[in-house]
Amino acid sequence: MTETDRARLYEELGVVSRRHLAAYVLFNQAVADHLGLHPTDVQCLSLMTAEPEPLTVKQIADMTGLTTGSATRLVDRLERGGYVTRTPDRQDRRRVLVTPVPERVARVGAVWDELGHGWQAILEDHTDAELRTIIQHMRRASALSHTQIERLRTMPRPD
Amino acid sequence: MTETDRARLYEELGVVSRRHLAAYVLFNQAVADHLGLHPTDVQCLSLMTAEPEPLTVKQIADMTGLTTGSATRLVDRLERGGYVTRTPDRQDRRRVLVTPVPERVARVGAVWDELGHGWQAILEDHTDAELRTIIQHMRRASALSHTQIERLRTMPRPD
DNA sequence: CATAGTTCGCTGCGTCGCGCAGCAATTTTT
DNA sequence: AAAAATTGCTGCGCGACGCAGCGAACTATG
Repeated sequence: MTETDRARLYEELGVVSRRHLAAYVLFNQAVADHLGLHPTDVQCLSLMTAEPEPLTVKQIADMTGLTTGSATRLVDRLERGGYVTRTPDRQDRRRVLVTPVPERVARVGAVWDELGHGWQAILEDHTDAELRTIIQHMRRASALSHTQIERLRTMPRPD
Repeated sequence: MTETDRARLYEELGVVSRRHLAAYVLFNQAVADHLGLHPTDVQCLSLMTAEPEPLTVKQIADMTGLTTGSATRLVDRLERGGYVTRTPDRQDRRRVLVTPVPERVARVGAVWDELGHGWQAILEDHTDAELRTIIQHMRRASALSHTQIERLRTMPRPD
């Protein structure tokens, strides 16, 4: 019965995904507690370091799902903590570029890196092809999420 | 240079993972907005439906990372919204069992299911072996997260 | 059986992140 | 040049959350 096996795999992946995401949320929370800042802040730093160039406040707002007002406050906290610096954008003087402070962000990275050791062990057990499979799946899942988010926003709310 | 290719894969997976998780957070937020409740509530329902048996308030607190007090309020909100019911536990009369209300939770599930259509498309492109690879990876990543969370909690805070 | 210690869930209280609305400054459009 | 849109910032109020403490119930020790 490859049919039911297949269905079982789907069901399993669903459950595992939810637990996986929950585990990440908890981990993110733990990192935030450990560093004495907020989950949103850690999330923001995590996302910023995945981008090569400095971001504007508006871009940060979009990435985190916050309003521009809240994003301003978020950057305020990060700036006060010395994690980022504000720089006016010369091209568009309305904009403010937010640049991570490498040595400060490295402290956050350090926590991730210690997790990295365990990660290495996990990754090393995978072949290149398997890694590519995982990467591709996450990419597509992310893309799907964004599509669905758009759909939800343009849909009427039940009740 | 398989060496650098490998390193590139690691780097890539790291970036993709962060974006993947960010996408989930945004999606969770969008679902919450759409249903008129809070991200934490949606997260909780998502986790509850992954469990076969009713949970106690304490278990919910642990799963979500909240204090028992906040978990009580969380259950209050869910109960008021008709998503769950409280039932005293006969075995241990201190405990309160929280049971999801199927038809009400189905509304949340409906949103997930519509996402599910896109998910199907993604999943169908994978072989059984690939699915197992992904499942295994997420399992191990989750386990690692929990290990690291414990480590962080028993570690002194920097500064 | 009695009693101290632990666990569970609930409740005031204060904190603070967040959305909302409005604002000035700048850019873009017509 | 004027109108419209965009960007980032600031009061304001809401409400989720952690914290501390409570009573009830279970468990361990004598």
